[in-house]
Amino acid sequence: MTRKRFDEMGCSVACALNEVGDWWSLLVVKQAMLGTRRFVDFQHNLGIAKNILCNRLTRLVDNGVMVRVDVGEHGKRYEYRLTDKGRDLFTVVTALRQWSERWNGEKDSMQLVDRQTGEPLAPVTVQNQQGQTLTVRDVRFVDEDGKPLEEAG
Amino acid sequence: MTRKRFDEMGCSVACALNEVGDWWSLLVVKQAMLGTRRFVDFQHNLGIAKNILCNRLTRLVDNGVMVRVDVGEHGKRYEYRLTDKGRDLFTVVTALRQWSERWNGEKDSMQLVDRQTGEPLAPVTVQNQQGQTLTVRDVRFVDEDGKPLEEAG
DNA sequence: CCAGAAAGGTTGCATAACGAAACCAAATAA
DNA sequence: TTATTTGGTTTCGTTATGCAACCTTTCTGG
Repeated sequence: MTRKRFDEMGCSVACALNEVGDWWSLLVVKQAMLGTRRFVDFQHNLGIAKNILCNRLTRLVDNGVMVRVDVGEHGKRYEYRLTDKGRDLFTVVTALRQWSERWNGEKDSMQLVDRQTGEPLAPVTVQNQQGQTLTVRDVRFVDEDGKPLEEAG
Repeated sequence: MTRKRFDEMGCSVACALNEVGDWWSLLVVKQAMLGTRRFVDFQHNLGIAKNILCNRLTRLVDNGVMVRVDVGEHGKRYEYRLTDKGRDLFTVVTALRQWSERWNGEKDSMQLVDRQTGEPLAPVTVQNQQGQTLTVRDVRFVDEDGKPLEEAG
């Protein structure tokens, strides 16, 4: 009767959520993107309990999203850093942030800007090969043979 | 000692996760994007317990992500459909799906294609105003006055 | 070098969330 | 009319989360 995990559902989204869909996980990743690396800093910046933070960091490390780097002179001082896989979640986190801002208004005093130009980012969108923006209604779900997937039944 | 929610953290990402970050929530949204509308269909397609599904649907409706539409002749037959706000999560779900496929391989027999051309979608990316792709290292986090945010301390 | 603080946990306990199955009323199908 | 489907709610056992206390190793100040 353990909580059902999403790894054996044959679905990429489920698989992703299995790795970063726990309560707090994506916030830890977001915080790491802001530059936080130390255990105590995550703790204070997020207001998360130590045991939960410990669990989430371990889990993220196990899933290859972060790495624990030994920075103490004689060990026992660590930094948690994003891996390439973890940094690649930037799209997801940014999409979530923008979605929230669009529908719930600015909840964040912080803004994201292009380091080069200082301009705000463009909205993250789903696009086709030609760069045209697509909504969920502009796509089809097909199986491996290209046959349309009829669902909902 | 109730579970800490993310609505009062002054962070857009946290606010978003507060609405769709519960276990199962985003999978329900994804399933809705595949065309599922009925309670029983969500239940069977996802393999979720009825009480949890009930809770998540209610929560999604409360948060304006879905609506419950009465489709029975005399009431008591419902459909759950995505609102505009819900459909706007397409970017998030697609980014998650692609992230999983990039780092964990194809876990999905299903593919997403442009309805017009039949071609697979382009990778979702964060871009600046000029359409150039940005990584997390190409952005800066600034406060309302444009001053850089020094974090992690 | 020594005392004390800080980092990075672990443990125990109370409460909330989750999962499975049973149960139930209204609406529909046979 | 009876059976079945839909869309739940209830109950109960297990797991997850939150908080505080504690613990060991490493740094810091003197």
